[in-house]
Amino acid sequence: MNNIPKPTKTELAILNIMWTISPATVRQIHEEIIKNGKTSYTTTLKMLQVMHQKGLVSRNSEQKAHIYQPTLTKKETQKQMLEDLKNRLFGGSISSLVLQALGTNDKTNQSELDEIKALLEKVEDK
Amino acid sequence: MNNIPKPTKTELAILNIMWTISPATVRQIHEEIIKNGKTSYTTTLKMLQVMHQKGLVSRNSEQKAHIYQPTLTKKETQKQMLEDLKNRLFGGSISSLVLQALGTNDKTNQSELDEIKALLEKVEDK
DNA sequence: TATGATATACGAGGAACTTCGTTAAACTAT
DNA sequence: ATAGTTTAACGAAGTTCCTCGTATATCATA
Repeated sequence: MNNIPKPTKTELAILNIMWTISPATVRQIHEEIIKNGKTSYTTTLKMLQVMHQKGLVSRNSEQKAHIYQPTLTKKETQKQMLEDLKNRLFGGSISSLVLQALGTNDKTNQSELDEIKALLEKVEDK
Repeated sequence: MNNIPKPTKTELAILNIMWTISPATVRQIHEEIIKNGKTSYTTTLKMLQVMHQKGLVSRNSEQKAHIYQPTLTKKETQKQMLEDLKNRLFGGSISSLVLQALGTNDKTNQSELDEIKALLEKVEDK
């Protein structure tokens, strides 16, 4: 199969780091990870090996220290996980999700609101 | 601790059913579950027992057949899980999440868009 | 070449999740 | 009362997830 699974909680934390510093070695990724909490180097290594096995990351093993990189962009993953949440908790309705998200929130700033409004216009034009 | 954990994938599927038919017995919930796929009655029972233990559902055991009910409303759970996704994948920014959600989507209908716009106005007034 | 440093690979263990079979209790109807 | 049905309780097994220790390979350098 060639389907990339949804990342788990820990995998997502690692992907978040990789989206900022990859391509990177295990060592580099691990240095970032231990900035918030202890983990063994081999734990990070194992996670990346499993993620590679699952297709979540690709790697270049020409050098001794392999170079890892996420398979999907952050945006693609956001899309995938929003889609998943939409289907599992919002009856497949994106607008229902958006309404809930906006209603929930108290401190969205004006420029962000403007962005949303602009995008709404664009969506409406179709 | 009195904190209700995030429901797992299977737990969420059960909650979705309960939000439509609860309060309900295990039997009633199980009848709904087996409409899409096989599961043993005792599996459903065990899931509900575990969910009760976690605080995800409450129950009334006065009768032989206990009556179960979700602890949180669907809306509260949606809020909680959006919050979680926001923090884990959107850097804590709701507007970033909303933008991604709207941008991703191709077939939001007009009345839904109107709802979103109305809510935007309301949010803006604060 | 030998020593130390750094890397990968691998497997084992514990925790959480899911499934189901077995047992016992409570209820129903003959 | 007894037999059959329905229910709850419980534990065990299989799976995935996460963590880490040990073994092994590669590289630099004294």
